[in-house]
Amino acid sequence: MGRSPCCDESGLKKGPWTPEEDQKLVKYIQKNGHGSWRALPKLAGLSLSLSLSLSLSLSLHVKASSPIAHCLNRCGKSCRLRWTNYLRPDIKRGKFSPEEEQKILNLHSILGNKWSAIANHLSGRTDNEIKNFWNTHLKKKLIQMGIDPMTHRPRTDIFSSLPHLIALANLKELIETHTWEEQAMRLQTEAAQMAKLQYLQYLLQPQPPNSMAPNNLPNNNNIDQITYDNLLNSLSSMKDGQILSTSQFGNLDHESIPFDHMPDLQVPCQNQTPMMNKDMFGENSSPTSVWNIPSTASPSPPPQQQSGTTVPPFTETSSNNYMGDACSTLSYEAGPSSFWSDVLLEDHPLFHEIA
DNA sequence: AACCCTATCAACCGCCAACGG
DNA sequence: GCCGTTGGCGGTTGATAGGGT
Repeated sequence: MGRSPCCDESGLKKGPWTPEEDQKLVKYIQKNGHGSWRALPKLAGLSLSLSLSLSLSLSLHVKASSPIAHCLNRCGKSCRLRWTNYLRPDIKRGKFSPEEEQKILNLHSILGNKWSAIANHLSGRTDNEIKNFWNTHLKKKLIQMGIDPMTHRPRTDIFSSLPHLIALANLKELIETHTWEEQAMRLQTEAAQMAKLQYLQYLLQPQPPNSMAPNNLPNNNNIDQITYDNLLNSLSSMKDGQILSTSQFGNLDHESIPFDHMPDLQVPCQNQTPMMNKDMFGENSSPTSVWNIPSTASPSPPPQQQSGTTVPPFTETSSNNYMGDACSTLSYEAGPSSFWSDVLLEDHPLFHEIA
């Protein structure tokens, strides 16, 4: 359906709310409830002007006859947001406690980015607040701990661990044997390599089934043959000061690049957000996510079949995967968002509630 | 003091599902 | 069943505060 026209109307105020606007909104909702958000802005302004007028016993007629001048000049959507995220009396403000933090982590591992669902389990916290807290604190924390914030699993892919490996393997040598100029050059080279590898991985992200793929490449990727070859050649030729030799990736061919799980790369990644929902475990299970793992790469630990659950096992499939005919893939269809959390959260009441 | 960078979070945007005429 | 309206949701943006240089 089309968008609501309410926010398209010109002349409506945007941006931070003033105390006066807050006051209007709170007074109206406390007295009347919100009812229709769309109608609320005008009603709220009118209601306040009426009550003020009555209390002053002045100019009732003038104010009531020109409600537009006194209405809340905001769209209903903005009013709703202000109320639910800020003005609602039951909102708990301030820092998240460690208990809340742990709860959010657990819930996120089960529910994914279902912020409103998570908020339902934390009284006094709004979905917006939790979302912000996740994005600014918890996500970074998990990444620093080497845990993929989307899957809640340890990040085992080579791309995520490369910086650490590089640092560990070369720190001593860098410090002892190179001048600062040499080190700067070296870091530049590494940065360029990493950028290209990340770009290559992005290009290898799957595309919608109707997109064209070059002949010798995995189906449905963002890349054309020339770009692909150039990138590989470019990477292979970076011998000087090389830390990331292509041999470390098994010749860096497209069969061995572990291009799963790259949340740090800020590109659209449609099918890498495995969300668990009720249907995934029930009879209405639908394959809302598929994890494709090249057979020649080390797969992530497969989800263990837990007793009493109906977690779908890994299955081998040859259709509609990254490799096309090049290799078969292991697809974990419609599974839980996190193997890791399956283990940790099996006894969580919410887990069974959902399952 | 001035500037820059980063973190934070309120608010907005756009999509979607539910609902009602 | 169709279509417009509405509320809700998740992703993103941008203003601002705070710390560092």
